[in-house]
Amino acid sequence: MNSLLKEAQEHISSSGGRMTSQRRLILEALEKTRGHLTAEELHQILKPSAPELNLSTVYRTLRWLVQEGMIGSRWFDSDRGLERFDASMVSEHHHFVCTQCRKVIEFDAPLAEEIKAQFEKMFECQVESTSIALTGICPDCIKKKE
Amino acid sequence: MNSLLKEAQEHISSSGGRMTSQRRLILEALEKTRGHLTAEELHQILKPSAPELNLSTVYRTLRWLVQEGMIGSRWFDSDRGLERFDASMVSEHHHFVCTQCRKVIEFDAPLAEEIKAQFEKMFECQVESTSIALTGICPDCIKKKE
DNA sequence: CTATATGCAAAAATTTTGCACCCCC
DNA sequence: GGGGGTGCAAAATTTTTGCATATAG
Repeated sequence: MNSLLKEAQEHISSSGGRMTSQRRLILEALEKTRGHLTAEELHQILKPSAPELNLSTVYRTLRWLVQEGMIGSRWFDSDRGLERFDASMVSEHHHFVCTQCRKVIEFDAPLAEEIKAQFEKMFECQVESTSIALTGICPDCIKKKE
Repeated sequence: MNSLLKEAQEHISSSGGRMTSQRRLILEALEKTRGHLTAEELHQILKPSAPELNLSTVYRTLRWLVQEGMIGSRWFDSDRGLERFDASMVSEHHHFVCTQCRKVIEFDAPLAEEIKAQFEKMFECQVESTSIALTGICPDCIKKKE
């Protein structure tokens, strides 16, 4: 398992950058949670262990990681323009967001390839990325409702 | 084809609301363009014919239309948290965004139903909405590159 | 008339940037 | 020691809100 931290180390050394304590904290948190966090949430999570860490540093680091292709970023329709960052760039994956508790479930969808291929043929486009976003109610919230 | 304007009229009369010139303009523009516009873009389009129209009125009207389910709103990963509004609520449809010229192509994907069903079974979720977002290069931009 | 919608300006919310200082290599 | 990174505060961007005024019904 190629750790994000290690990968970032390589990117940094090969570009004359520096590994700082802030970057290490952010990378570790991204790796540990594997969640879909906003910059603000990540900042809150890290505050206890690094009270001096600034939100703009969080943003700058996240933006850099996205640019380098080490993490992904997306906007779910369900939360009004809030950017969320996630560590799982491994394989193309898709998302389900629970409308009750906001939990995110990642999933694979081999059929997405087929949709992409059909679209490319039909519209003569060249597709670069495919992303499926589901919303609904997760098992926990279904149980709660009963 | 049930026009957006007519539909809005009904919503308004059944709730004691009022059809104003501003609303009419916004509805007509949404209907005519059928595009995926931001509030700002819509405002710019309407400015020539209605210089006094305020951006907050555009936002308020769009927000109301979304709430009433008469138009849709979404965030494309390709344009950083900008909300786009579209008139085509007719059937569930999906989106391709050209990374070069920003054009949006809507398309149907019957396979999406299957993906949804598979996900529901696999994760025991209750899916409410399914949305597929593709990015890539549109035919026009492919030609331009050659 | 009167309640609803608008315009305007100010606030909120999210993200970016400029700059002085700090600290990793 | 020097250049890249951070903290801080201020700006930029997008969207919402309060309030006085205008206007549809």
